[in-house]
Amino acid sequence: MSVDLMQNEADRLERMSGMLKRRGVILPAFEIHGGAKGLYDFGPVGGRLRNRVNQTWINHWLALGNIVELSCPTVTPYAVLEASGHVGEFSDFMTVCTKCEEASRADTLLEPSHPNPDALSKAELQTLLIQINPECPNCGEQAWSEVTAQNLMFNTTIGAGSSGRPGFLRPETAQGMFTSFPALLRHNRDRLPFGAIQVGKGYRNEISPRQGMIRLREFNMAELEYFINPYDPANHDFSPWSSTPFRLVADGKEEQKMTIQDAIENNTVRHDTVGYFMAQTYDFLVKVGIDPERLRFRQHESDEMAHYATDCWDAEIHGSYGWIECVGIAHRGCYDLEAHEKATGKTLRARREFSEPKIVEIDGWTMNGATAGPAFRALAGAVKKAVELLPAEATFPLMCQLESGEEIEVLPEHVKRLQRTETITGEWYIPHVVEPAFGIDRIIWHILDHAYDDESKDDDAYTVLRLSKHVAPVDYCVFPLFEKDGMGELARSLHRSLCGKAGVVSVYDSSGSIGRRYARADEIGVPHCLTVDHQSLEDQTVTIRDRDTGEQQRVGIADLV
RNA sequence: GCGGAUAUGGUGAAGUGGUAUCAUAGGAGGUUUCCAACCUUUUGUCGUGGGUUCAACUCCCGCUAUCCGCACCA
Repeated sequence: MSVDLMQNEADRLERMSGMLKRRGVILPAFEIHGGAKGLYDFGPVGGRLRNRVNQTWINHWLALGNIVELSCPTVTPYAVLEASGHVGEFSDFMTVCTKCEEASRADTLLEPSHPNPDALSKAELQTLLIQINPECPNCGEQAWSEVTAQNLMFNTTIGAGSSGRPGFLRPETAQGMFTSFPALLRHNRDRLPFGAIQVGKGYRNEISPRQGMIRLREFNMAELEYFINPYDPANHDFSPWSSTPFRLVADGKEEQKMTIQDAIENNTVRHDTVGYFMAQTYDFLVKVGIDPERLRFRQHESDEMAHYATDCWDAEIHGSYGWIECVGIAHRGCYDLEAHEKATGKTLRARREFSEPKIVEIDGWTMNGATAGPAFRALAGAVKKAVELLPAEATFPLMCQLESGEEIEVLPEHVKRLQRTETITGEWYIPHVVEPAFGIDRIIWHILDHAYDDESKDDDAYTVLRLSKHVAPVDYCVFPLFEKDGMGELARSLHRSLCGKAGVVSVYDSSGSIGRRYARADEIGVPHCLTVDHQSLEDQTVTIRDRDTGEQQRVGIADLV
């Protein structure tokens, strides 16, 4: 890109940020107190926009038919996030150069000298740091402070005083959905696949939030956890996208264009549910106004993929900050449910029936509790275990070796022959999870970026926000041509009727020339303006103006309300 | 977290050691009116705390925030 173009782009970004602030779309939070880094307000226009994006997202996934919506707490006990791996993953062990005071990650410093320093504990890192004493990447000195843990999650205490338990503000919404798995399974009457969605706030105490809304300390996210049976074929219908070329950047390769079906068949996308959600994500993003020409999917390279994931694709959107990851679609395998199972001892499994029952012949020995119990007392349990391992042809008395290595004599009266046929019709398994996770703030930023147009209308600057009608914060502006002869009254009553309709937002505006009012409406992307004029008083019709074409038609008031 | 730059009406900008200018937007009143028209009027303790000074928006220091590098993060 030439220097001129970059300057144009920067100027446009500045004009756009100014407009977003002036019109109450996005503005720095707590500004009268000096502001707070990484925190933003959605203003009177933006709040509505955010809500419509969220609602469109919810509706998009509910349309799949097997999705339920949850709302889990943002305050989360320590144990939950410890089980999920966040306490470990979101902690960085930092050390500071005592000469130049540059902070570095201890594991990064030790990377040249250790195969996997990421996996080391704080104490191990400390020992190794002293042993190796690497050079400071900033000043070259070899003098490090003590290693300290820096956690990217917000700490808090749940409860007061001595009964308070440590907790965090959640760094993602997913864990609440995993810990609710038993309720979800019951709700879905034990049948997979099904999904749970949640939109809400997440918190990460980023060291350095940057680039406007791209990295925030409190952010809006929307996640779907889709639970599948890994033994079942998915049978997704890809026909709606049979002629849609997706821009795909596969693991370290150049960008290619292909249909999602082809990508799955040639194993570029390794799992068909991941591919299906990529296609659904594409539809959603286009619906809310993302330019499909500036949307691509990039596969995580094997070394950047989270350790549990088997395939992961990011939807990246191109805007003023370049290509930005806005959605992550990860196949998480059974990692999360298994982790919570291990930590709690609770079963987080679904049942699958075998296509053919397995017949198992049991022929062997077991302990006769009535005689062996008193004989072996404390050892009885170990004896039972050992006896059940013996083959059917064993004869007693027998010197039997216990697990502990101890030998003990087992007499015939201590044992019973066990012979039966068992039919096993199925098994309990840990469902796999495919998770599309959406960064709503980043998506909203790009919706605005793609919709913002201030270079139209002759040579004069004129701003139009070409928002999709699904997300436009205001549906109608109602204008009286004059505020006299009863036009004002008629316009107000039309405005109130529109506001009374479910889900419709109307704004009444009577100040300034009609052109100025159209301009104000265009700037925040109102799709339609309704103008009450002299003719309206006679025949109860108004003009309806289209934002993007400027064309007007007459419609009856009765048809609008 | 480190380095550099910046902070003036709602927005975008001038400017000066003696409480401030322009454009644009907003409110009120009026003329006019279907694509940012006109007139009158109004809207600011110049980011914040401290210092220097008779006097600080202006000079100096701290803080906070914003932007750009580096680092960090997804």
